[in-house]
Amino acid sequence: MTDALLAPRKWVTMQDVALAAGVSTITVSRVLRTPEKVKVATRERVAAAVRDLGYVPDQVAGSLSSRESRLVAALVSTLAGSVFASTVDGLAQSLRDEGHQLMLGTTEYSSASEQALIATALSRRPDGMVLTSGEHTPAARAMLAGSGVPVVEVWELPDDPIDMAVGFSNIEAGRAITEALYQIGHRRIGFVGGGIRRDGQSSEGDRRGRLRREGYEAVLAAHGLGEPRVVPNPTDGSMVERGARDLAALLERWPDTDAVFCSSDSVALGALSEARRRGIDVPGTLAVAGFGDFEMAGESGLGLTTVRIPGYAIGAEAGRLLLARKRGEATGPRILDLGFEVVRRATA
Amino acid sequence: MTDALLAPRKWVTMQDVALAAGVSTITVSRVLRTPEKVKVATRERVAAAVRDLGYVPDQVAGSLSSRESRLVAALVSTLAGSVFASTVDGLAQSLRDEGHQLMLGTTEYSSASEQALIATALSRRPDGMVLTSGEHTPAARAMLAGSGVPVVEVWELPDDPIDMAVGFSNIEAGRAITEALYQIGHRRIGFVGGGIRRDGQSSEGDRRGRLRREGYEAVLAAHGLGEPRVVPNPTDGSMVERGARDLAALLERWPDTDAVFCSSDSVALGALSEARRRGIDVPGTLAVAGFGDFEMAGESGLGLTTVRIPGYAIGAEAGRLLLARKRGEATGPRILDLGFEVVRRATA
DNA sequence: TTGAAAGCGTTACCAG
DNA sequence: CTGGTAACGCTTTCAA
Repeated sequence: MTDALLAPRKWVTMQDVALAAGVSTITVSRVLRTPEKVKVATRERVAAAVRDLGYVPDQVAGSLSSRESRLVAALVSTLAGSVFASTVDGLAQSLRDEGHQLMLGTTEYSSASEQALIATALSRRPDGMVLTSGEHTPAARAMLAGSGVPVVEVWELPDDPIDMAVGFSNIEAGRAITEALYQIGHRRIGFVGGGIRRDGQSSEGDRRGRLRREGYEAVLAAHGLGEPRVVPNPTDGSMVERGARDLAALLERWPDTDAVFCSSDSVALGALSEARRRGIDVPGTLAVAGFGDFEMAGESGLGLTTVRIPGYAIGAEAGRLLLARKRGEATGPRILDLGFEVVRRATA
Repeated sequence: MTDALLAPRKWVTMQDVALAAGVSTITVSRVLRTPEKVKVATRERVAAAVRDLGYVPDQVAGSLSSRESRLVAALVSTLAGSVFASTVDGLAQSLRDEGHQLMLGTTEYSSASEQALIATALSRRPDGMVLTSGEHTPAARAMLAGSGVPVVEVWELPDDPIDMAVGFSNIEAGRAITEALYQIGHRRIGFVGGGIRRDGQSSEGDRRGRLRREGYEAVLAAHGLGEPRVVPNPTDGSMVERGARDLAALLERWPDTDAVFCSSDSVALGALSEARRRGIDVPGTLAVAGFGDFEMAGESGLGLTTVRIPGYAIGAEAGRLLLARKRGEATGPRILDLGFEVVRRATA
């Protein structure tokens, strides 16, 4: 076994199959791609040869020749503990259903590296591209536009989309959950998480958190609930740590706070834990709402009131849109708003 | 903009660049791949043309010609709420550092679809392949072996590895955490999660859970702690739900249980929540231990005693091994045990 | 229904 | 240091 692995076998080519089946290569190609165009007898002979030789088509050659790669590239910040994991799942699924594959790149939160990744992705001549970031360098936008590759931006509804977009309004979502807290009867509502990083950079996640915060502030203003209760947050550490630390700081400054909206469920877990440590009754004394409806938020877990985002559907729709465009189908809406849903549970 | 996107521009080719710079295509190629082999003046002229024309190399053609794809394929079950997310991050990172790209496929827990995905992955002629599943069909193993593509199996140390492996011993990990519970003084230790699905299929996650359970049972046997306290579990619902439901069932059958080892941190969250609902003091009356050290397990969150697995490192090392092999470097160990670490926190 | 020939855009190989 | 020519393995196009 060892030797076989160290000395890569030569791949079986279409030529080999053709020879074995006594036909030309193009016939083999047809059997594989459009079997109905080949006489049954021939088809079976070829199929047998394919099986016997263990032929695995070379998509690299195929792509070069046909000028379609059947590849879609997706760029995300990170996957670990990220809201994008389910979106990537959805995308992978919808692509697979149509015989396409997924190339994944991680930007690690830098839009400079996003630009570099876009370039390398384009070098594979992808049939489409999914971007989870909402901000792009001018150069990146130019490359994308110049390439003519269909692009879908997800998890946001940009004011100036590059091409297509699938997501929801972060501002509206922030507004909705804050309004829900208001309707329950809360009047001294704080906001935890989402802000500017200590290094001055604002990361993607933070940017969206900021949008949700705008929604939060809009509700406060609309109901005359006073100044926003938000602590400036150096955003190092995990989301959970930030939730715990920021809630502590917020309560120190505004001890009478009766509800907090956390920019993500992870942040909410930190806040919840901090409240428990302090012996604060939730939701009696302090209501806590999260964002994302992660697995841990459910009834059997945290029982967290939160906002559910259709992450999987966002990915699946992004894939569908891309492939529909490729097929040249009447392109539906370029901007698809999949909405969100406030989920009321025990913490608020 | 719309029109430009609907009518894809023709790509600038190396030929175009060559023409513009007054050289041959091969010289352009050299400027891009081995600049030191080209006279500075020429190099700069070419580089200028590349920039002016916005040339993006075609890796599809390059791969076909050079017979190396600079692509590594990874197959995972799912990403959402999965322990593999950080491993994929680590892999993507180490590949990117060496100019390679990642193709991702999701198997959705079926080894039949794993086989199909392996075939499509191989059709891209990847330079390497990462498998997170521990079980493969004979056909899959044959394809892999026949292709000569380097393979790394991760998150496990298979008895009969296909090629290379990076991971840790699930049995030893289960043994270690159970032993820790024993050392703390617990004698009536239960196990929650990990088993056989209702549909009779055993999924990947379940298989590894079963290995951890073997470790758990070994400790019970070694110390004469009586029969294993495990409830047969129909494994539908989320991990959190299973944790809650199975803990309830376990306590019904063995009310005097004083500690439980949960097969993952998500399961542990469910168990923790169920204990809280029942007013059971943790860890006083019942100690709870998890597995994985997810973000939520930390001090600021659940404060969960658990087992930390180096998921990111597993991915990063897998990438490194693959690329080292490709370079033909003296292949180090084919099996890399990255170990694990018991993390003691508040719940046990 | 099948095939021959001509690419697809690059890189390997060998010359100069 | 630079270039010509021939692959790479497939699909397109045009004929038969």
